[in-house]
Amino acid sequence: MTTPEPPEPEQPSLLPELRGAVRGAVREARAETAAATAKRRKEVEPAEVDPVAEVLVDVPLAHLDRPFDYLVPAAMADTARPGVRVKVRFAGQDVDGFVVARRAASDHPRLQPLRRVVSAEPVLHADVAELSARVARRYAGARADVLRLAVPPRHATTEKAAPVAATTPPAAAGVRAAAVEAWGEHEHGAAFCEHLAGGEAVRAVWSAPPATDWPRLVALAAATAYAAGRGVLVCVPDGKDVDRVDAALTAVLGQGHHVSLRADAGPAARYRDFLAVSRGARRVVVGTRGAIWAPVHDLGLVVVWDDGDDLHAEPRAPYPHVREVAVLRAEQSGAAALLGGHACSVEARQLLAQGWAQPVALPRAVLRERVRVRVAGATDRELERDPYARTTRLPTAARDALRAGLATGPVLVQTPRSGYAASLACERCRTPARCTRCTGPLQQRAATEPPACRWCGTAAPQWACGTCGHRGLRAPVLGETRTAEELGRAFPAVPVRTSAGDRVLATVPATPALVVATPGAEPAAEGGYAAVALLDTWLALARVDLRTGEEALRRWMNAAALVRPGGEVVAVGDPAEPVLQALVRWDPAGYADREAADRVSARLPPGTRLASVTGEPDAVEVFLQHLRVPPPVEVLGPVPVPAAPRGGPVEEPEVRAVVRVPLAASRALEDALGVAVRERSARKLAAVRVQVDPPSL
DNA sequence: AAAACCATCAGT
DNA sequence: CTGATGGTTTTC
Repeated sequence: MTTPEPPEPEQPSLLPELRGAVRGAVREARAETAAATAKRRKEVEPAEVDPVAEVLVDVPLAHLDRPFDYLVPAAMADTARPGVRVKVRFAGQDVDGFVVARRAASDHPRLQPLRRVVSAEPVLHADVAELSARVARRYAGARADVLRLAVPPRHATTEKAAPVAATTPPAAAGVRAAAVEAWGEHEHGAAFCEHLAGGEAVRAVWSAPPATDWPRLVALAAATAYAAGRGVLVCVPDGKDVDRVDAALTAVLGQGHHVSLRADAGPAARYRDFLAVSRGARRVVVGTRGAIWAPVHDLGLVVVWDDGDDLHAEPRAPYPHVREVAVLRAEQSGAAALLGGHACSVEARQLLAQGWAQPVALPRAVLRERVRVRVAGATDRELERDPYARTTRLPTAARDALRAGLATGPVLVQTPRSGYAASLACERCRTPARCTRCTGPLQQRAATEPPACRWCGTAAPQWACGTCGHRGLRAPVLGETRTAEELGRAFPAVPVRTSAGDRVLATVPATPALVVATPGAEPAAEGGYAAVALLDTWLALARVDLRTGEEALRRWMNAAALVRPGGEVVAVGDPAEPVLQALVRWDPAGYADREAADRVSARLPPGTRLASVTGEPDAVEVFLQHLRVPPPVEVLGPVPVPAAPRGGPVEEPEVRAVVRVPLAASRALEDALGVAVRERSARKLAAVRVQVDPPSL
């Protein structure tokens, strides 16, 4: 630290003088001593130009969620530019922060000096800073939390390494022609590309047809905006999709024009790519959900692929959804937007209904030729009654489709669960088999292993039914391993490959093979699959959740879309099931519309804005008392939340309340939540978890 | 977690 | 009225 201060000669002589002064002198005396302190601090000479820095400090407290002014020492005059990381003294401790602006003066009387400019690299760009404020507001969260999602941790070595050289966009005319051609079979597809080429902020919801090279279409749209001199951001759900779009971008643009941002890359690679974008050396970005924050220069197009995938929902506070961030970002930046997917989320449909975006889709007649979907149903009574028979016995129609497909190429079999026997039940009385130690569900991992508990792992080779005493087990739910095993027996001499969980295949060759995969892990086949079978569709619909139907349709369509043009898709299930009917008609929009209508009548999002408040009973009650939302507002609950099956210390029982308003009043709800959250934080009241538009309830 | 602030009060 | 005290609010 600094050497001890020399004794101040001013103070002792100053005080008697003041004692004789007018009333209220105390205040002035304080002001004087403060001035003296400031004078002492003034040993750090302030910068000549704009000596005040506005700093966002990294503290998670909601009521401190605003910029604070600091004095810029002369030594930091050039480095403490907007966007750089700094260390500042805040409430007696050193905290991290970002400079967001420089100013000539401050309203605040006494300023602390910046302690240190961590790095002169501006990493928080003005538009991302602004976006972080909007997202924090939208989700009633702390801006510091949002910034942690938006700006990757610094990697000093990478920062000092040689910068990535900038590249120039390709000639506009060629790219534009290729894009218009490729998008031409979509209604409004060519027009969309023309708008992109003209640098306009056109917005589309794209129903991507099956048997389509969607990564190529995305890459061409991206290239069009890029060639028009703008930056592009593409967000996809997982690494497999990043690879596919990455390859398509390389094919369209060549090497070195874009970067891929992915969560599983190491910190160094991640920061290197971030810097390439931040410095403007790369202006086309594809990545998983974190990429939505990439500081792309002069952003002209934001693409979100398969926005219904729950991987787009950030699991860290304040739980922003990529689609919502993309909408806010496109609006803020005046960028074009493209929300695409084989299925259609209710939210995307709503953006169309509101006129925020325009539809881009294949004409129905063309679509019908692209794919043929059939339901192979419960033809005999046994199949209808017994789910086990449904899974073990492939209906004849499905078996025939697979056999026909295998004659010409690979076939895809989607099965909803991973593992071998994902759940077990008593053979005689059908009671689900449970662990005798912790009551967890039993499962079987492989043909040669005894059943074991899915929670605690205890093996149960001597299991006996607790209800009827019977010792036999049956498997009402089969995993992809067992399915692969059985299909291998049904189609001997055909290679069987599986893709699930942590062993996901990216692609398979065009040669005949049975490819068994769980939802989301389906590999793409070269040239497309000859046939696709969707097994156990009843299982995906058995979940009790708001989005069950929407999610099932999305998963089936994503698998079915991997078929080759004119290929065959067979779904095993009940032909009367509305979700399967939507699949047969390939009508994701119609299904989403019906779903949206249901949600409106049930007053659920996206027809309403809804927030859940979770915490200990007292805390939730106090929070709700402080929450001033103008009517019409409904408060549901609080109701007890089932305790998560977590080990460790005994947790207090939590409750959850739901607050909802009509969509038109969502701003009022956001404001009220913000006020209540800040008040709670300022008064150090017990914590509650506020989640705006939670993905499920 | 530390500093600043502010109301209160015993001692003039 | 002053300075001392202790709890509360603010945090630049």
